[in-house]
Amino acid sequence: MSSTQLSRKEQIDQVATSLFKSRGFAATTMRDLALELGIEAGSLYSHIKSKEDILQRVCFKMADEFNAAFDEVKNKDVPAGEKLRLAVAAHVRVLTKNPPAAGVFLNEWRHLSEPSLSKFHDMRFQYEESLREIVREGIASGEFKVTDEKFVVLTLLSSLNWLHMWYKPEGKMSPDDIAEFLSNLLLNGLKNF
Amino acid sequence: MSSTQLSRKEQIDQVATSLFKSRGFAATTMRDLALELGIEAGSLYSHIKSKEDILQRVCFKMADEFNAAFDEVKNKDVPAGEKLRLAVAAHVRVLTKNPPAAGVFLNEWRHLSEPSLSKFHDMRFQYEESLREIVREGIASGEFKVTDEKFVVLTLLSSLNWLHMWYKPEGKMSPDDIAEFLSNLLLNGLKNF
DNA sequence: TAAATTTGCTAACGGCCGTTCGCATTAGTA
DNA sequence: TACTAATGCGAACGGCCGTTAGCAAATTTA
Repeated sequence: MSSTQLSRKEQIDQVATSLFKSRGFAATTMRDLALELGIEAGSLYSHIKSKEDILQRVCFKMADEFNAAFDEVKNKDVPAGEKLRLAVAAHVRVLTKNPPAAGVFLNEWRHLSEPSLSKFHDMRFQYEESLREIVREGIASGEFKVTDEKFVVLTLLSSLNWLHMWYKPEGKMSPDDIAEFLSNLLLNGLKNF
Repeated sequence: MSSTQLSRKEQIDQVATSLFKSRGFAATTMRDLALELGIEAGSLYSHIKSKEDILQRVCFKMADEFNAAFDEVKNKDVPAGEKLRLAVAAHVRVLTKNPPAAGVFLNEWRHLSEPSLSKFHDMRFQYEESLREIVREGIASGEFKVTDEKFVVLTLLSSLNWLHMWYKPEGKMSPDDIAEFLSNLLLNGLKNF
């Protein structure tokens, strides 16, 4: 039993999100979605504008959450290594709070049409750029021995963004445990973990 | 101009692969595919059995390549760290040899239907298990300081399997450069790179 | 109570989907 | 030359797709 009351529209978004994640946006039909909600397909349109309408809401809501979480880290005056830890923790927290939405955000955004698609691209680039800036700080101060910040951030995000594929809230690792593990692995490596 | 002659069927597989990768399997129509090849949709069926037929060939061909590359590493008598380096290099080599096929292998396999889907799952599990075995060796010998080999392999594969998203053959890093970078990052971390 | 909003149904629309069929044309082979 | 295989066309099939329209209950608000 849920503690907060969801509007019908929010229910639709939520159920659609888990279908989009497990079957993909293109392979999910409005009739599937309606069936899952126990209503007819046509009835959905009393609440939503279109199928892509749902996708847009999910994608941009998640984007906002990532940005909000990162904004709290961005301007802290701590060493780069520590800042990276905080950024990883923030990212993991968003990712694990709603794994289906995270999955849609990460894998289904390409089904957005213009101009949403371009807007999404821009937001994503900005986010990645902020992470690169942290790594550049660490390189400049000598804290990080690596030289290619682009590659590092790509690798970092790759490991983070696979999380939603296997993370289960009932598992034995909490989001913070996961964040700590990933930070240690990235910063110290297998041999110095 | 290509050096080896492709049969029509191979051409179809190749063009389909890049469409499946860029648009997704479900969002790619046979008419799209035919258009790209300059023929009519119905004509495709002189060469292939069905749409999923193509997906199966691509997925299992890639699976075979990963297994073949890994088999050359598996039983080498070298320290775990070195073996992991070799495994990473082998994986990267397969991944970069044909990025579109790699993308389909990694993201579109879920559109396989039974019994192909189960077979695919099994092969994948076996592959991952072999990697975990290497990490376990490293932990047992004290070479690796980490404790959770499952998590390590998940993270490793995550970073590797994002590669096809940004790798461009004409870029300045060769597959072996990439493999070396990733191995160093994983083994030594940002701080000791 | 009356009005307004929310929620849902049934039926249908135009269109696109994967696939099949029968028939041609071309290229390779003996 | 005649046979065979490879290749392709055009039309059509049954079916599913997202979406719309008109209408009816139910629920909330005033």
